[in-house]
Amino acid sequence: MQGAYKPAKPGRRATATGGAPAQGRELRAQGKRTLAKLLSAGLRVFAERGYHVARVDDIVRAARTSHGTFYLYFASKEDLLRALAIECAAEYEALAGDIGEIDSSPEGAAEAERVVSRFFAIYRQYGPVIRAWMEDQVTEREVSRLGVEAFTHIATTFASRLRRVGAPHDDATIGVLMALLERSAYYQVSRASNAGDADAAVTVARTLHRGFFTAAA
Amino acid sequence: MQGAYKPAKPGRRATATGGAPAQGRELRAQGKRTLAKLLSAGLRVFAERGYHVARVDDIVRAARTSHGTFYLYFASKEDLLRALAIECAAEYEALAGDIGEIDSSPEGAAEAERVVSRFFAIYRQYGPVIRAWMEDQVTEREVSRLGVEAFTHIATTFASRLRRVGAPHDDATIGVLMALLERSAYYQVSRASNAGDADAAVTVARTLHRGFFTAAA
Amino acid sequence: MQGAYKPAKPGRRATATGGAPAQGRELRAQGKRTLAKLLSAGLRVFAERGYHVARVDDIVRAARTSHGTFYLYFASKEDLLRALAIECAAEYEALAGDIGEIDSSPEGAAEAERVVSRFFAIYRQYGPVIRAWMEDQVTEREVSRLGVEAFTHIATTFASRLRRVGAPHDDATIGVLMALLERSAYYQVSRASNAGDADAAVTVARTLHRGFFTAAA
Amino acid sequence: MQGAYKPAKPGRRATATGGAPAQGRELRAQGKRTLAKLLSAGLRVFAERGYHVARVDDIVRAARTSHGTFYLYFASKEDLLRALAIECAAEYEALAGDIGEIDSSPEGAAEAERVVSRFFAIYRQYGPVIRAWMEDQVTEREVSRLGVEAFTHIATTFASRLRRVGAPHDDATIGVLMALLERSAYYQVSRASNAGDADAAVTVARTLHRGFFTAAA
DNA sequence: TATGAATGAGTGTTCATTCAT
DNA sequence: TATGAATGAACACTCATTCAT
Repeated sequence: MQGAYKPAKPGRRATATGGAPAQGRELRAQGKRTLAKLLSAGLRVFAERGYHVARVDDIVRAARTSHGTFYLYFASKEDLLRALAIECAAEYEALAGDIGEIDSSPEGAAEAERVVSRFFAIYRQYGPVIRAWMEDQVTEREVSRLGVEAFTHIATTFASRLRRVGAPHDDATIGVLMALLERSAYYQVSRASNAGDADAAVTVARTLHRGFFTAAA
Repeated sequence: MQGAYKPAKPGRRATATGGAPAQGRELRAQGKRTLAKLLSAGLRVFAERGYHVARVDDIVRAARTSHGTFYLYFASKEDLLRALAIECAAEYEALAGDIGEIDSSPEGAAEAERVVSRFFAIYRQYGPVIRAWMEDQVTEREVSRLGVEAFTHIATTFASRLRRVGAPHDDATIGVLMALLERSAYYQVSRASNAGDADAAVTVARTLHRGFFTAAA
Repeated sequence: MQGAYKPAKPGRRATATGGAPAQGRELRAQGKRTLAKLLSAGLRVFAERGYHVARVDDIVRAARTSHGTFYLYFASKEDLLRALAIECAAEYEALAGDIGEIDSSPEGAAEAERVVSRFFAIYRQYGPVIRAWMEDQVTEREVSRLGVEAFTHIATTFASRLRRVGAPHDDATIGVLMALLERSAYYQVSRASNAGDADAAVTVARTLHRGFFTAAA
Repeated sequence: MQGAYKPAKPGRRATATGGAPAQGRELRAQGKRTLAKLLSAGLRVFAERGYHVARVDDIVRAARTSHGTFYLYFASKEDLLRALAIECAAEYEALAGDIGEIDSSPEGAAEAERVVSRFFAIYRQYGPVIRAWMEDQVTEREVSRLGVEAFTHIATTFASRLRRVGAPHDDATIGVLMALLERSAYYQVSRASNAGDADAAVTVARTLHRGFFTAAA
């Protein structure tokens, strides 16, 4: 049954009879290790092949475990995507909560670079997850909302920084800023090699800092 | 734009043995009609479900024809995507070639709005095709290059318009402009209803015009 | 997704995306042949191995066709069971409608024998289907009701024949008569070889005729 | 009756390498408790879902124990069925050995009711086990013979009671009697709610008593 | 004696593609 | 040129059983 499968609501069993994803239960040390292995393998494989093309088989092979084990921890392939989406949203929330002061000074530029750089790093890790949730492949509405919220949080934080500096911070401006951030990350991740990440971050950060934080000067 | 579609090169067939797309042959009236039906059905179905989730069965049903017929016109599902990607690139090329003068005057603003609006319209039609080629799902390198070229063409045209106005038009600036355009289109298509297209275009066009073409003033 | 699969309502698609059991469509000659092959293969395989143990693979092998073809005609294994259950109910309905006069005469005995014999023959063919529907493996309530109705029809017909003869025909009596019929059929089918069918029918028919139709004399 | 269960013969293990049912060993108090829990859980789960559909996981959950523990006591799922089949056969043997005098008097009727009632109760408990062994799902021939023997014992006991009363007791008559008993039990168990057990037993007992034990009068 | 974790062969189902008419 | 039918490799998912602690 392949396509016929529907995602489990978290905390409930996948089907009437079988499948008990381990995210509800208490996990012992070994269980936690396996869960982590699967999550990171999933991330890697989704990144390499894309969510749709990725096979559960690829994932378990990458995690050096078995099909059976996979379904001990996740109710379905989509359930793994869900778990990763939650992780990703958490990362972006953390970033949002951690954006320092950004003013027109060199220190402000440095902070901007740090933020952009971290934004890119997360995007590089979770790119396919983000794309999947953007394309409504995450059936669970609540999960895709997490992503939107995290991005919104980042956007409002930037707005507050712009306000302090006295720079324009209306919705349209913020929209452009976020578009710049996202698209740059996207291009960086999808086109270039890992190597250029730092450089690209520097360039984008400079553009962002000059264009939005010092333009008023 | 449909006439822009050229047959796949022999040897690019999906399998060694099968598939005899009718696009090499001269098509009679009926054949042309069927081809058109399939292309438009493909566009519709890809838009509704996404490329991966779309089934050939969905497409032939939407086109009110049969599986057998599909493979008379396309060598594979991907071949249809290819054909649509070429159509889409052609549309954007046409748009690029058709961008009038944009200065800081109201006429410039009007032209900007026209361009953004058309950009959105094309994006709405071909969104999934664009996303598919961006995500390297189009195996044929050459095709995905067409997309990049078309976008580049638009970008350089904007650069030339900015130059004439005396506004900044370095690569970073153009990158931001294109990011704005693309992301806005993406959000508009994926989030909102068809209804808001016009409004959104107006807003984005205004932002773009003010931010890039009149900033220097 | 295997166990997760739920039966298609007749006339509707099995899942959102796939599976179009051919019982709704018009079938051409070839299609009808294939459908018949699958039905009879299903009957055979269910009889040999039992519904649960039978594999779709066994069925398609017996029908000399492919998995894909199976799902062209049935939405699932259970859907095939459903189809056979309907067939079976129809056979019993036909039998019920075809029970002639049964009195205490030799002609009555002959008719009883004919009925019992046909009852057995149907039971031999459809035994596993009957057992499956009795054990609530047919999810669709409506289908399992068909079976109950068919048996009830036979029961009431017997009751009317008993009444004409002046023999007792209260519910308890009819219950015993039907129990006799069913259990004998069951034993005959599950224990003995095909060979003894005729003999067994004669014996049971005699018991039934003497015990119920001539007892009053 | 649980004590009646004897360990599987060595060599009847499910696989060549695995499974070490603890039934060969002497069991301490705790072990006996666990064994009992598993047997009763098995009975419950088989009754609720049917043997085939029941999962080992369901059973261990119902018994509040673990998979590992299950295989400490049983070599396989079928081994549990075997154990239950032996229990069930023992129950019916006990019933057979405990059928008192049944004559045409009210006392006879009372005894008939007692017997039918107990027959039903056992059937209610062990129904799925009985059905499984009837349908040859118990691989071990010897076990399914136990069931046949127990039923035969009941049948011959009834025959002897009928003889004493001077009522017909030929094979055909006994066959009908047993068919009545079994089918009634089956219907009672599979169709009705637990509540009606007593009533149903009374009705069937009355039919049986009147029809077979007082008919001659 | 008990258990949570792991396993992987096996199963139902899908769907792009090909064939026969 | 069109089509209904057929195909079978591929895939997600299950579950009886075994293992390590």
